[in-house]
Amino acid sequence: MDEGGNDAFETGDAEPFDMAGRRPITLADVAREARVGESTVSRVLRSHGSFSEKTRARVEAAVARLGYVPNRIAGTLASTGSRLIGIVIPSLTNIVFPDLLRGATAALEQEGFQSVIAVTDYDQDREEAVVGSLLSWRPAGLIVTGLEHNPGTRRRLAASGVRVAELLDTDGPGLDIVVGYSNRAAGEASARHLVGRGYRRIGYIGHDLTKDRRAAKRYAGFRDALRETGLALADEERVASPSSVEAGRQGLAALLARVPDLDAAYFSNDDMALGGYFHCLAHGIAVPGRLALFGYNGLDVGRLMPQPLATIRTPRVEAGATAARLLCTGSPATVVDLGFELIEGATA
Amino acid sequence: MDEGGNDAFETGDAEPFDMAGRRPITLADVAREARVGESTVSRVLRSHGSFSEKTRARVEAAVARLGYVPNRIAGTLASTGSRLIGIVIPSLTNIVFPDLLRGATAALEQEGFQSVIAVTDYDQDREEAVVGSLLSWRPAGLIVTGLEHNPGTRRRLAASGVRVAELLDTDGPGLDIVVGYSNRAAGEASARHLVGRGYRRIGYIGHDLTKDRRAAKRYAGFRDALRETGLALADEERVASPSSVEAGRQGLAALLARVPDLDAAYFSNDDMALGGYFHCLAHGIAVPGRLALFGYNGLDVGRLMPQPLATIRTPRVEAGATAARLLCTGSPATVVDLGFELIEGATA
DNA sequence: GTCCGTATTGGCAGCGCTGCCAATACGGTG
DNA sequence: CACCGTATTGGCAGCGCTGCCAATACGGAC
Repeated sequence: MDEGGNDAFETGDAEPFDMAGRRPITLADVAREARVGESTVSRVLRSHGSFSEKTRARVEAAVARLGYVPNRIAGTLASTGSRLIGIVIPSLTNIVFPDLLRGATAALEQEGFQSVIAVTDYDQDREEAVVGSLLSWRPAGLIVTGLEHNPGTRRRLAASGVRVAELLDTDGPGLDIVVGYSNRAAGEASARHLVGRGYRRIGYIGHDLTKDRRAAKRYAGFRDALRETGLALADEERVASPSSVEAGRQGLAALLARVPDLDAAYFSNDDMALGGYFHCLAHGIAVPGRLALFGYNGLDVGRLMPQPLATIRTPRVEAGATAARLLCTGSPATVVDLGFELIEGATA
Repeated sequence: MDEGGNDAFETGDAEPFDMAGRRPITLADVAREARVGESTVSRVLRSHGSFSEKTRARVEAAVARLGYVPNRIAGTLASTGSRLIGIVIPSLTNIVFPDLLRGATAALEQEGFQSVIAVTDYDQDREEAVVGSLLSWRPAGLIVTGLEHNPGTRRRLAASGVRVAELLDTDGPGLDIVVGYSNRAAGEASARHLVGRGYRRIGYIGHDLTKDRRAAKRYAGFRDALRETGLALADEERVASPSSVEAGRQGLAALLARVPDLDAAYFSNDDMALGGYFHCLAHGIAVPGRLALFGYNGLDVGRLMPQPLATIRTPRVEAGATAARLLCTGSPATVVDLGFELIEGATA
């Protein structure tokens, strides 16, 4: 009666069967098989509370025999907190966010947590929607990108009482935990570096800054620092598309068409800068003799170009890992500035 | 009595309060607030079953007033299936997997599913562990990469009865749903293309093929197709590290040091090929006059190089989206070969 | 006004697990 | 041998929601 058959016409009124006609194995099955109580099985499986060595062996044998897989859905509902962390990133196209994920998932796994991810496409309304969706899983914490969120998102976050870590930006007030670096300062450092090297006719090539707020902060920092030295941006080109190698290549081409005597180009990130470098290679523009290039992010690819790209290396993986760890360990609200590193390279 | 206070010393024996001293709002609260039954609230929130317009308005008003967020953990436990799909990928470093994720999460979101991701670092034992971990969330389906899994993984997958989609490879028997393309055929096509162009002293630069089984299949296809034309690989260089621009650059350097008269280099993917291209640029090696380069994946960056990279474009985003859709809609087991496209480029 | 079919609605038993608490077993002690 | 403190163990009430089913309301048709 217990082991029935795979009879598809089974009409018993209580037993739920899966598609293959098997009843899912539950903790109660394991308890029966091991001839111990349910709570004993639960304790053994979580190594929590006390039990004898003999019992542990019995339970583990039963688990193996039945091929039991604990149901964390039930476990989470019964206990208070889940072992889930929600991660909200704007994009998967730009390698910086997978980097962030990489750091976070590695740290999370170590702490026994699982990550649920959601992508916003740099849209704050979509961010609000995915935050709501993630909150319905009652996560132990949420990792979001940046400090800018619309009021609805803030309200939901606050109402949920869930711990939040905001990443990759420290220029502004945070909600709870903040891990990142100053984009504004990065922009400023870039400007000072170029000016220090003697460049004077400096242009900017960026992407859609209304959506990418961190890029906008770098731009602002760059422009302001330039102004402080008495210079102004010679010109700028904003490509409407998201940042990409292609956007950088086309953006630089457009900018040079307007301002042929530019002596340096500041890109909103390394992908764009790589595109600019390709444009220079293709058109015989000497780098940095005729035109200097400066990026942002410190991607590997920049380091391996024939002339290493001048850029700013950001600790993205570390930011993800740090945030994950703080969230898992229940750290108090804090701001962690991981800083950045200016890489002189050879293109500026 | 109902609205109590935020009294931290509340000693009532039943009410669970969160860190902020608030009792989480449940569906029962909403029902009380809207003066309807719990099941009515449930029906309205899921737009499932019938209810009057008046009731919908009442419920929605109550939800808004209380700021209620449904608890999907409880919902999933009570109903049969979850709206979670587990995604297992080998790495987040190589952009192809974020691409896959991108396709999958976009399609999943459209169907009202959420994704839980896990990374294996190309390690089959870790794959087994993360599959077990994902299964404990009782996902509606699992997306895994490739067709090779160790016996433990296969056993768990089979025992769980969960639908599985295997991605990016069609060279071999699948477990259930398979979406991808033939890596072997891609390798063959690459070899035939290079031979057709007149190259004869062809070398291979790859990474760790014991871990990346799909790269190994391309390599095998390439080598076999070469042999069929009466040629043999002039030499090959296997870098021990994972694939990267750096590995490609160093690998080509090492190979050319051994075989200076190579006339074409086949790389295990575009990242490696880009590294090789950079080596050529840095050392004044004319491409393709002196050395032809061929990659795999069809990354954007290859298209934008001064000379577009000869490569094979793979539909990674589409594969993720297709798999997600098939899983969500409960498609029967099937193999979907999305094919690939050879891009002639200018480097070969 | 009566009767019946359909549209709405509420009650309540679980889903599988954990947390609490009482029950029992074990190992000395006096 | 009775007694006590500690180590193990089992029972069972929920966690918040959904699914089932019975109860009620509504809207004509007769």
